[in-house]
Amino acid sequence: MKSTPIPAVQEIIARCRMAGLRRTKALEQLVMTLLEIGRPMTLSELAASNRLTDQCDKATVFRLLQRLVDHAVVRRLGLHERAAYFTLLMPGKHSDYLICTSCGSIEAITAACPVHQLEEEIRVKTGFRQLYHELEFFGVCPKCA
Amino acid sequence: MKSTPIPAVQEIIARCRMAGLRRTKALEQLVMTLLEIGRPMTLSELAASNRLTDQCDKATVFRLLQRLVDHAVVRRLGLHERAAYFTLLMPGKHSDYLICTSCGSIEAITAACPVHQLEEEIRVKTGFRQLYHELEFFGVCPKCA
DNA sequence: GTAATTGCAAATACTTTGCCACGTA
DNA sequence: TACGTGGCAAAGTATTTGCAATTAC
Repeated sequence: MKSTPIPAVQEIIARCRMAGLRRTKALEQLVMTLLEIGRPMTLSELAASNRLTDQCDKATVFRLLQRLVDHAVVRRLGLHERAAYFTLLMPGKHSDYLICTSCGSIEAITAACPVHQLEEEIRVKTGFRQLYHELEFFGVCPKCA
Repeated sequence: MKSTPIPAVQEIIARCRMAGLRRTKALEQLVMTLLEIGRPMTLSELAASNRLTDQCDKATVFRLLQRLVDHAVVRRLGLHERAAYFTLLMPGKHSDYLICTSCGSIEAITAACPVHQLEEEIRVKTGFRQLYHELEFFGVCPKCA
């Protein structure tokens, strides 16, 4: 599941470059971190990660994430915590999440997402553009129960 | 769709009373407001609503919502904005939402939710307790496009 | 060289708590 | 009366912006 991250990093950065972003240290480190950890992360987590600490300011990470969201390289998720979560947007991949309301653990769900048909219906019926969805399951995990 | 709210208000307050809450002005006004508006609202919206303005402090609304969430009368939703949203939890009813990322409008989706089977599978496979889900569709509404 | 990007510091936004007064049961 | 609840003010946490310095192209 966890293939060598380097090619993926290069591919994502290539997408950024085509979107007009510059190849900066912060960009590389941010993408590597998100790929390596493999789950949505908060701004604080990202800025505090050992790759980024002392390498760039939280404001920098914030603005970088903002640009990446604008260019659909990253998606901002709600996930219920007070802080927003960010995850890499991989073309053709979609994740739903299972979240423990007690310990806050976040797990991506691999099962096929049953929502695509409804999403298509909504697209047609409502005329919404750039439609996507977020599906989260909340509950108390076995450890916490 | 919008039946006389009074009976529903009484019913919800009865549930609160059974949970040990006192029947206060703030509780009544809060429940009436949420019922009347009929969509998730933020703490600020609630505290600023004409029913509650000058009637009680934002901190009061905050703590009241907290109690209502604890007693499963209200649910706190993410919905992607910086502020949390709150909605009445009606037994047997479930809503998914369609949200415009441009103007922020929120609309409940009436179509049957296609997620229940997956939810059941997850409950069995993972052993999570008190499982529920949140499904949101995001996009740009026709007005904003 | 030029425009994008960064760091630092300060400003916002929203939430949460302390403490004492008040009202419901 | 007693304990849940309310108001006010202050603190906490997360986000967002201004501006001058720096860096990628």
